[in-house]
Amino acid sequence: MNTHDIFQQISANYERLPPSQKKVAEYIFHHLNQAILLNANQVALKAKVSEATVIRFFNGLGFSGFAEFKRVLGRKIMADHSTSSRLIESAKTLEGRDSLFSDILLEDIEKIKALASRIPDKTFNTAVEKLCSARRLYVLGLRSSHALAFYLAFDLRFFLDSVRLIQPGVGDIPEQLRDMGPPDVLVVISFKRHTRTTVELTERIKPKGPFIIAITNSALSPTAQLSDMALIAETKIPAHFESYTAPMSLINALITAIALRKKDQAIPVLKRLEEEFSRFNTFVKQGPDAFDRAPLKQGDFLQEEK
Amino acid sequence: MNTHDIFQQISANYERLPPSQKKVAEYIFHHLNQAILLNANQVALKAKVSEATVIRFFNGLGFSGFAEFKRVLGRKIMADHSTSSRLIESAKTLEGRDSLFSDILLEDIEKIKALASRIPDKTFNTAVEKLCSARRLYVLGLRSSHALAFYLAFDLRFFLDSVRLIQPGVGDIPEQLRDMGPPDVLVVISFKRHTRTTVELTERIKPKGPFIIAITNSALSPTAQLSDMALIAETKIPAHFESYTAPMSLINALITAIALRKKDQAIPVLKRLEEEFSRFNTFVKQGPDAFDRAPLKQGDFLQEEK
DNA sequence: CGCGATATGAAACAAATCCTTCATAAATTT
DNA sequence: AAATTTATGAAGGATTTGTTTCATATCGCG
Repeated sequence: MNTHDIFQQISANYERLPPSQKKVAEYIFHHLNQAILLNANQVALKAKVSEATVIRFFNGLGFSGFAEFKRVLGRKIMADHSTSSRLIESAKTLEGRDSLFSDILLEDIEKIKALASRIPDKTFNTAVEKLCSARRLYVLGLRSSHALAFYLAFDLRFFLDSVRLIQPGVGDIPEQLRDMGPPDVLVVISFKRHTRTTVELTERIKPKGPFIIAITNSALSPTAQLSDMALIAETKIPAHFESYTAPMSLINALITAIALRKKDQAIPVLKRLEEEFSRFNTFVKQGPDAFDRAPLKQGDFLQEEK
Repeated sequence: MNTHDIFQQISANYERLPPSQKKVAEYIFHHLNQAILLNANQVALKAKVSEATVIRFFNGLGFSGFAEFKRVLGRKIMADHSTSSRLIESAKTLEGRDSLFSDILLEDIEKIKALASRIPDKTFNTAVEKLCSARRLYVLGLRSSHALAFYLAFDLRFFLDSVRLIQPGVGDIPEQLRDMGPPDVLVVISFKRHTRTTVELTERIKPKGPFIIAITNSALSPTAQLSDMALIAETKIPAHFESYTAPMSLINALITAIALRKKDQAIPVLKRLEEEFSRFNTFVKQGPDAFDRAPLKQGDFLQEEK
C-alpha cells in the first residue's frame, strides 16, 4: 500500500544486479520520492548510466518498463501523502531559535524521528528477541563506529551472558572469532564510507552462521547486504556534516528494551556487581544527586553510571 | 515556494473563466496534489471537458501549457514534501504509535530539546572557541562515558592539532598528563553515579591549570564543580532507564561547530589523510551513494566515515 | 432574430518520453 | 588465449502525451 515494498523489492534484488543497474538501484532507492518527477532519461543522467540500463533495471524488478513503475510509484506515493498531508499544518510549531547549535540539535531530532519510520516495531522487537536469546553476542564497529560498538557492548554485559567486543589489532582475530556459531549473534555497526576491515571481517564471519544484525545507514550498504537483519539509522545531515546521534538513540533503545526484558534475571548479577563496586570504591560516595537517590531497587538500577 | 501560490492563482482568476474552464479549475483546486500523476487527458476526463480546454486553462494561468504546470507543481510539491510534511510524517509515525521503541525515541528527543534550554548559544560558542584555540585537547571519560570520550577525541583529531584520549589502565597516567598546562583544555565526560577515577583524575589535573569543560548531567555534579564551564545534558529518562543520546547530540554539535570553524585549515590535512586511506585501502570502494559523490572538495569532507 | 464574439471538442500535428535493437565492450569460462 | 556469455550505450523506432487548428456550438447584445 505504501512505498515500503518498493524499497524491499529493490534491496532484495540488489546483490545480483550488474554494476550499472546497481547505480540505478542506489539512485532510485535513495531518491524514491523524487522519482515521479523524473523521466527515464533524467534518472539515467543522475545515475550516470544509459537510459536503456534504467529500463532494464525496472524490467528486472518486474515492471513492464519505466512507465509502469512510474504509474505504480505515483499511486503509492499518493497513498502515503494523502494520509500524512493533513498533519502538515500542525507541524509548523517547531522551534524559532536560529543558531548553529539549535540547527544541529534539530537535525538530530529529525534523524531520530526518521528511525521510527525506517524501523517498524516488529523489526525492533525481533532484534531484541534475537539479542536476548543469543548464546554469545559479538559486537563489531571500527573507527567512529567503535564508540557505538563500545557503548553497546559495555552496557549489554550486564544483561547478557557473554558479550564480546571485536577489536582488530588487539590480539588475534581468529582467536576472538574461534567458536562463533549459529546460536550466536553478531551486531555489526558501520556507516557511510564503510571501513574495509569491518566489511571483510563480516564476510569472514558470515559462513560461521551467526545471526547478523547490521546497524548502518542504508539497506544497500555492504554490511546490510551481508546481514540477516538491518537496522537503518541515517547519519548524513543535510546542511552540515554527519551525526551519530540517531544510531546512538537506536542503540540506547535496544539496550533499554533488553534491560527491561532481562531485568529479573539481571537483578542478582547487578547486586553482586554493586558489592564489587563498593569494595573497589568505583563510584564517588555521595554525588550532588544524592538527595534524589533512593536505595537500590528494581527499576532504577540503570540510573547508575554503568 | 510551496503550493500555496497556485491555489491563489486559481482562485484569483476563477470568476472570469468560461464555464468549461471553471470545471477544470475546480478539479485542479480540489485535487492539486494528485495532479502530478495525471496527464492532460485524464484531467480532461475528470473535469468532463476536452483536453484542449485543460490546456487553455493553464495557458490562462500563465503557464506555457499543461506540461509546464506539471513541472512547476512537481517542484513545489517536492519542496513541501521535503520540508514540513516529511517531518510531520515521521512525527506521526512516532507519536501515533504506542510501543516501547517509540517511547524511548521520544524521550531521547525530549532530552535533546532540553539541551537547547540548558545550554545558551553563548555558552556553546564559548566552548567551541576554547576548544579551537587550545594548544592541546585532553579528553577524559570512563565506563559508559568512554564511548563518548572516544567519539569526541576520534573526530576532533582531524581538526585540532593535538588531541589526547586519557586512558587509565593503559600505560602511565602521570606520563599522559605530564606537560599539561594552562593553554590546554580538558573535556571531562561523566554522568550520574560518577566514576571515582574520573573525579580523582580531574582533581589531580586541575592544579596544572588547563581550562576544564565538563560534560555532565548536573551543574552540581563533582566534575561540574571542578570545571571552568559545564555543559549539561540529561541522561535520566523518566519511565525507563538512562540514555546517552543527548550528550551524544551535544558532542556531535561541538564537533560539527569546530569542523565548520576549522575546515579551511583542515582541508590539507584531510587531503593527505585521504591519500593515506586509499594507500592503506581503508574504505570499501563504492558505497550506495557513489553516484552523488563528487571528488573530495571543501564542504563535503565529513560525509565520509571519519 | 441575427450578428459578432467567445467557447468548445475532435482531430491532426508536434513533442516528449519510452522502449527495442544492435554493435561493441567487458567479464567469465573453456 | 579463444570462445561464450553478459553487460552496456547509442541510435532509431514506437508510443504516449501535449499542443494547435479548425469547424461547430453557444452566448450576449442590439
